[in-house]
Amino acid sequence: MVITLKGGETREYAGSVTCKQIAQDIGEGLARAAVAAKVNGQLVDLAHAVEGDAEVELVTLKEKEGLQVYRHTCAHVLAQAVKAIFPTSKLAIGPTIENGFYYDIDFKTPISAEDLSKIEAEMKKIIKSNLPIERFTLPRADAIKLMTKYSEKYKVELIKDLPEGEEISFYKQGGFTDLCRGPHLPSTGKIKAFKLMSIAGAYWRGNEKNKMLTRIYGTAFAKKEELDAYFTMLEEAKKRDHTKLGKELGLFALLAEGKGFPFFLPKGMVLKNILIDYWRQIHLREGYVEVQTPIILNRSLWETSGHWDHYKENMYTTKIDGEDCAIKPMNCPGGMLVYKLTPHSYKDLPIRMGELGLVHRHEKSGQLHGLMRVRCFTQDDAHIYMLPEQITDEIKGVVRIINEVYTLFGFKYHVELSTRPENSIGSDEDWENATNALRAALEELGLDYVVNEGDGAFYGPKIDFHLQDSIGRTWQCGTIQLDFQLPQRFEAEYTGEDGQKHRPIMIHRVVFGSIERFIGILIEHYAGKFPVWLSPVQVKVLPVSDKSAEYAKEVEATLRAAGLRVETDVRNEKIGYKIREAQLEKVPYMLVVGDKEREEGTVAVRMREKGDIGAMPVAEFAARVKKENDEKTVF
RNA sequence: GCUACUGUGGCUCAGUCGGUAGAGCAGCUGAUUCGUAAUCAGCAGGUCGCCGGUUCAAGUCCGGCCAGUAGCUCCA
Repeated sequence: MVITLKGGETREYAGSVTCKQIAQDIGEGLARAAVAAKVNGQLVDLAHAVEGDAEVELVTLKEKEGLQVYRHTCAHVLAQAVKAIFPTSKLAIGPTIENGFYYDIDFKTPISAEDLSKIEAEMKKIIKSNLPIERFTLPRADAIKLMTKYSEKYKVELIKDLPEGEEISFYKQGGFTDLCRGPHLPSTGKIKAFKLMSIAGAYWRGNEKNKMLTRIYGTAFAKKEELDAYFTMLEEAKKRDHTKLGKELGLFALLAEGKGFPFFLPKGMVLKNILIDYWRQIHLREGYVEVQTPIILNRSLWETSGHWDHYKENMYTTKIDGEDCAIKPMNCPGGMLVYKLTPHSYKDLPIRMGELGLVHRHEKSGQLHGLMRVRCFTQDDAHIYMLPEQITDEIKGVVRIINEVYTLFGFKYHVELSTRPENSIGSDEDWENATNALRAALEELGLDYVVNEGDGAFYGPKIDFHLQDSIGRTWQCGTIQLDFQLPQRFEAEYTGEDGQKHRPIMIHRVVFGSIERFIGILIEHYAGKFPVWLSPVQVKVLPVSDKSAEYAKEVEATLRAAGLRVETDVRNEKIGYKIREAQLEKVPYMLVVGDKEREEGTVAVRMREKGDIGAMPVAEFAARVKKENDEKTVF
C-alpha cells in the first residue's frame, strides 16, 4: 500500500501501519511534535492503523487541530482528577473551545474556586505519571452497560442519542475511562502547560429547563511561555474594559436606580453625538430620509405587528386612559405607519427611511453587561421598502455602508446568516424566499459567512455583522433583515406599473446596531485613546503657572472659535502634574503655554502618543487639528 | 432568570481568632508661581450595599433582599 504525505512524498508499506510509525519514519523531531494525524482528511489518533492506500498528514501543536487534540486530552485529565478527588461527581461533556477547554460536571456538593488548585495538583500528578491513552470501541449496548456501571448517567444519555448500529468509542488512561470521539494525545505526559481558569454554571445540554451543572474552564498551551503570554494578554485586555474606562473617562454611568438604563455623561454625550452626526452624513449621501416615531404606542399596533404575541416577554407595557400600551422594543411598526400615511408608486421605491430610535427591551437581569447589553438603547435603524427586483441591490447597498463604517474604525468583523427560529410568523415559502434572497446577495458580494440556524428574527431571516470586544467575545452590531411579514400584516402597498396594488418588500437594517453597544466596542477598540475626531476633549491647554493662565484662556477661545473641543487646566498645579492628568484622560493634544509662548504667540504641542513635538503658531496648530478632525485621521 | 463569586469614604484598596473603622489618590484651606507623567502642609469626609438573626459585643458569623462580575440560557 502507498501512503502519500503532505507535499506529495510517498512511502510504501506492506500490510497496515500506524500513524505513529509513519511519524517516526519521517524523522525523530517531527515524530515528537506530532500529536495526531489526518488520514484522508479525517483527524485520528497517532495510534490509528492505516490500511490500504491513503493520504496521511501529521498534525502538530502548531496547527489549530493539534492544539484542540491537546486541549481535549487536558479536559480528560481534568475529568480524571475530579473523579479522583470527588468520586461521587458525574461527568457530562468536556469539549475544547476557542482559547481552551471546559468540562461540565455534576457535583454532589458545589465546589468553590479554591478547589481548583487541588484539582490542578491532581492533574499535575496524572500528567507526571505519563499514563498511556488507549482507544477502544464497544457495541452500543455494552457501552451503555459500561457507563451504567460507572454510574455516569449523563454519558448514558449521550450514548442513547448516538446513531444506532455504530460502535461507540472510549478513551482509557490509567483507571479512568471516558466516552469520547477523540482523537487524543498518545499519553498524558505530553501536556506541558495548562491552567484551570474559573468555574461557572451551565445547563445540561444548554437547556435552561435542565439541571445546572458546574463548568470548569481551563486553558492549555504547547509551552509555558505561550500560557504566560495568554495571561498577559488577558491582563492587558482587562485594562480596556469599557465599563472601567467609561467610568474613568467620565463617559457614562450605570446606576442601581436604573438597572440596565445607562446615563450618558457630558463627555460620553459628545461621543454619541459625533457618531450620530457621522451617521446622518453618510445616510443623507446614500439617499435615506429620517423620521422619528413615538416611544409609546397602543396595543392594537403591537398586535398587528405580531410583537404582542411574539415579543411580549421583552416589552414594557403600561396603560394610558385605560388602554393597553407598550414602550417600543423596535421601531418597525411605527415606521410602517409612516409608510402607510401616503400612497406610493413603484416609481418612489425604494424608500429608505431611517430612524434613530430609542427602544426599550426587558432583558433578563443576568444578561446585562455594561453598554453592550442594556435595557434601553438607540438603534440606528432604517427600513427600506422596495420592489422584489430591488432586493439584491439594496442589500448590497447596506453591506457597502456597513463595510465603509467598520473600515473607518478599523474593525475586523465576521458575517452570519441567521435562519428561521422556532417562534416565527409567516409561511414556509416566504421564509425560503427571504433566506434565499439574503444568501444570494452574500454570494454575489463574495462575502464569507457562517450559517446560524434558527437565530433569525421572528419575522424574517437576517445577515448579522459581529465585532469583537477586548477579550475576544463577539457582539452583533450591524444586521440586515428581510421581512415579508410586516408589509402583509400592515397591508402596505404601492401602485405598480400595471395600475394594480402590490405588496412592497421590506428590509430592516442597522449599521452601528445599538449606538450604546457600538460605543462600548469603540472604547475597548481604542483602549479609550480615541482618534481626534472622536475625542470628547481634543485639546487641553496647560498654562505653566498662574502667570500664563490668561494667555491660555485666549488660546482656548481661539481654538474653540475654530470649532475644536478644548479645555484649559488653570489649576494652581505644576505642569508635570497637569500633563499627567491630561495624559490619563487620554486627550490627544496637550498645549503647554508659558511666558515664551505668550511672547511669541505660539503653543508648545505635546501629543498623547508622541510626546513633545515642539512649538508652533496657534493658527497653524488649529488648522492641523481641524484637518485631522475633518478627515477623521487615525494615528 | 439560573450557578458561582464580589459589595468598606468620590476612586483604588487594608481591616488578622467577632471587641462598634484605616491608608493613598481625589476634594477643601493655606503656602508655592513652577517648562513636559504626581510640590508641601493642614482640614474634612464612612450608621462598612440594605433588612433581619445569633452574641455581652457584628465590617467580620447566619438568613433574606438589592447591586455588580464571570459563565449558562436568551438577544442589538
